[in-house]
Amino acid sequence: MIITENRLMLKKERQALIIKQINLHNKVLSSDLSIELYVSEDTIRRDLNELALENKIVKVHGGALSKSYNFTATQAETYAFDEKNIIAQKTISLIKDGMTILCSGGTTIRAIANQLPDNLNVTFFTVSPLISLELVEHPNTEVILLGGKLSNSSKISVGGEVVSKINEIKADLCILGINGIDEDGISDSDHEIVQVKKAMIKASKQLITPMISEKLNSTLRLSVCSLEEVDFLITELSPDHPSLRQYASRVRMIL
Amino acid sequence: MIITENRLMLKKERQALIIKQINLHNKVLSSDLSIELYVSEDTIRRDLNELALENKIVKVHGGALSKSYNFTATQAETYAFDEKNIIAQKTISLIKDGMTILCSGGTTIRAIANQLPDNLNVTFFTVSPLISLELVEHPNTEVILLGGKLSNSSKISVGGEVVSKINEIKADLCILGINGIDEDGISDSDHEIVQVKKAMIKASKQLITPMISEKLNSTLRLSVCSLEEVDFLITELSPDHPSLRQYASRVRMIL
DNA sequence: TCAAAACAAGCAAGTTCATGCAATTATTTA
DNA sequence: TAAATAATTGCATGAACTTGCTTGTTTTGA
Repeated sequence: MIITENRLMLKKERQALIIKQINLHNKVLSSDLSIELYVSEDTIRRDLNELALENKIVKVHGGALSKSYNFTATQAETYAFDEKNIIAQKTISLIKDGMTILCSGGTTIRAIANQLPDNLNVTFFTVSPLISLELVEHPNTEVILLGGKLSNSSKISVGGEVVSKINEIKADLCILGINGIDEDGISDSDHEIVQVKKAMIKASKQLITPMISEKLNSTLRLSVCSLEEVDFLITELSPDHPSLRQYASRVRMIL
Repeated sequence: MIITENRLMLKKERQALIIKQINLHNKVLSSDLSIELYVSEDTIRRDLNELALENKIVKVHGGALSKSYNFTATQAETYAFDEKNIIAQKTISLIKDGMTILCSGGTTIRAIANQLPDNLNVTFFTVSPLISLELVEHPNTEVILLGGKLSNSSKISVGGEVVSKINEIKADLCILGINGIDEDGISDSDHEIVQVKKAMIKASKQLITPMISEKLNSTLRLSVCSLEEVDFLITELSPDHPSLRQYASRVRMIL
């Protein structure tokens, strides 16, 4: 019986080799590693699971991929699809013929734009090219695109010109996608975006903030507005859901 | 013994390659992928369905399309795809680092925006939200979206404000999608769009008109500019192609 | 309208996986 | 050092996943 050196390999050592293989080839198969490293596939699988738990690799059926192989960016779009449709329906119920509406970007707002009934006769102002394209598909809506420097991260127009343009508008509703909300109000992480959002709120009679419930109680660095400024807080949850209790007395209405 | 690497491909890996193919060509056929990836068409179909469910691609009969094709008429989009890519490459060869570029909308322009090399360091002004989104994916480009009333038909910003905004710009290149060209020059059918295009031409040092050759010798009601104003006429054809002969002496250069 | 292509659904074979368990190996403690 | 404890590993089991094939239906384009 021949006992190879590899038999004496330590677990950590083996995992380091696996990482090396993944960095080299961008992928590994459990079956290959099992042969190369003289251990059972079970052991390899356990290794891969551990490494995936440490966020060092991406485990997939049959092996693992390098993290860079991951393309989660677009996945955000699908994320919470059903919830966003519930939110969209609630929001749409607030929109009446003849209104002028200011709206931001984001996947939740996009779901709203997408599901808008075709017979609605409204004027939309938006800083998001993506939302503008979604809105313009509806025959009876007028869409005014607010131009400016396009933010790489958020894909909306930002900058002084947008803000001053928004200041000239008098809108009935502001439909604002949000990233963080807690007892201190709505918050966001990007300064330029905050400037735009503040201007949008100021330019509108009523503020609607549709959001996925998981955004509740999350705080970001920069404040956008207080809870008292929110007229309609919309989530996919029932208005009397416990998670919403703390907001009930602060915002005008929860839908 | 010809066992290709592909035989041992992981499902996720295969799906990543499919996405890559779609991003590259904007469309894929199940039958092609089946051959390229050494799996049955059923498997490809299942992959495409999964990816479509995740909203990463748009599944169509026979294959799949890039996601962003959602917005406009998909038939027109795929139309003459290869030709448009040839045109895109020719146009891109004229773009140099540091340039300021004004560009319109249209599927040909979109092919250009899509294929732009990532290392180009240029500033784009555009009236098309769709093009702006395509451009902003390139890390080294600055994108300024020109806002205004969004035209239902052409999906670009139109109106007095856009025109006066364009008048403030000094651009090196104007990349103009066109709908009609004959001996009398470039023409278009929509008055508002003509206003915008005229302003774009005036604001730029050089005018590039990329077009599918089938647009040659078609006339629309409204004149945009004369042939003499065109610096580069770009088609998918070789510059000495007979169809282009009548234009050779009128425009500055044919590519 | 009709034939070819694409499709969905279900099935079966072959993998891959998670789990519990036992055997082995490493580490700690007395 | 020896015993106790902990960690690691391989194996067995049944479940879950993946894939190609078959069948019958739908879509497409001539």
